[in-house]
Amino acid sequence: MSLIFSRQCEYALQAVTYLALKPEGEMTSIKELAKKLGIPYHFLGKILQDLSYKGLLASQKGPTGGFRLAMPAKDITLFHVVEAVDGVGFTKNCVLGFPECSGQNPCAVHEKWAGLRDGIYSMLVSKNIAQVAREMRKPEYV
Amino acid sequence: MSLIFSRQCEYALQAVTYLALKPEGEMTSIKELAKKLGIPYHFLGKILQDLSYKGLLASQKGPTGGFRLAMPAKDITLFHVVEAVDGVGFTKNCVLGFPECSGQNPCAVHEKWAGLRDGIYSMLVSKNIAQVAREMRKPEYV
DNA sequence: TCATATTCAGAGTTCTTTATCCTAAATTAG
DNA sequence: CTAATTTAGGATAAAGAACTCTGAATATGA
Repeated sequence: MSLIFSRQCEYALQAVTYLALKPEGEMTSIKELAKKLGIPYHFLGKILQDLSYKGLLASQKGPTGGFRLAMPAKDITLFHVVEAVDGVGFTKNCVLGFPECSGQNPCAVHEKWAGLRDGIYSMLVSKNIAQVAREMRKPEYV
Repeated sequence: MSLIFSRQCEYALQAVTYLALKPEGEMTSIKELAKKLGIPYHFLGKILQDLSYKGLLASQKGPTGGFRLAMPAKDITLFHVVEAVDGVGFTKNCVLGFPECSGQNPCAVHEKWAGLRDGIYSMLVSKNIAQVAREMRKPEYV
């Protein structure tokens, strides 16, 4: 099996979205995130740590500590998160894995994939986390 | 990093395409495939073995033995290969990994992704290996 | 102030995927 | 029938992804 994005990346997207539903600046603990989102506690900790390092989140230790978005949710796109966690490999490589495939020497689906790839890219760039969070909101989610 | 398809799947696609360039029925050894495609020999052996088990290839032991397509190249689509190796998970799951995401309760990119996903699917279904091989052919390739 | 509970930080472990190795079984050619 | 060649298939190793455990930092209340 192969997912489009890694599990880490999916968890990161879910966590960032959850944080976007909180009042701006409020700290949320790994514990709460892990419980509400159903993500393994320690694994999520590592992911959030990484997102802090990359500058998307801010963290604080100790009681009352936790994580928050490092900037307004409307300024973070889905692409920012994907880029930080998985990188942008999917925008570059031949979808079929042909090493020789390029614009000069395209594989049979080169052009078709270019269109779809751009579609995925603009899907990720055009949605910010505030929008995602707003549309995702439902009673059970928070 | 996360590729769309697994490396196994990419190797399988390349091998099947290579076989499609051979006269129908001719056997090709793992050795030749591995060398020409630059794929690890033993790993490729296992992949081809698996493709035989799945019915896409036929194999024969002994000198003059090797692998060949089990049916005409025009009857094998890219999707057949992907399905055999990676399965069809990408057609089902939420691209952002939200567990609650569904038609009833769509995530922010649910509809957009549905369109792109269908695009990928039809890209894979509409190209058969004969076409892929024909368009891929170039002096160095075989 | 200081003990303590709570939280993140980072090293460590497990599991899956990728890749390698080795022996057996089949088949062809001489 | 023997030797050479090729796939079959299990066992192992290395790399990377997923997950866990322990320790350092810090706020809070006695």
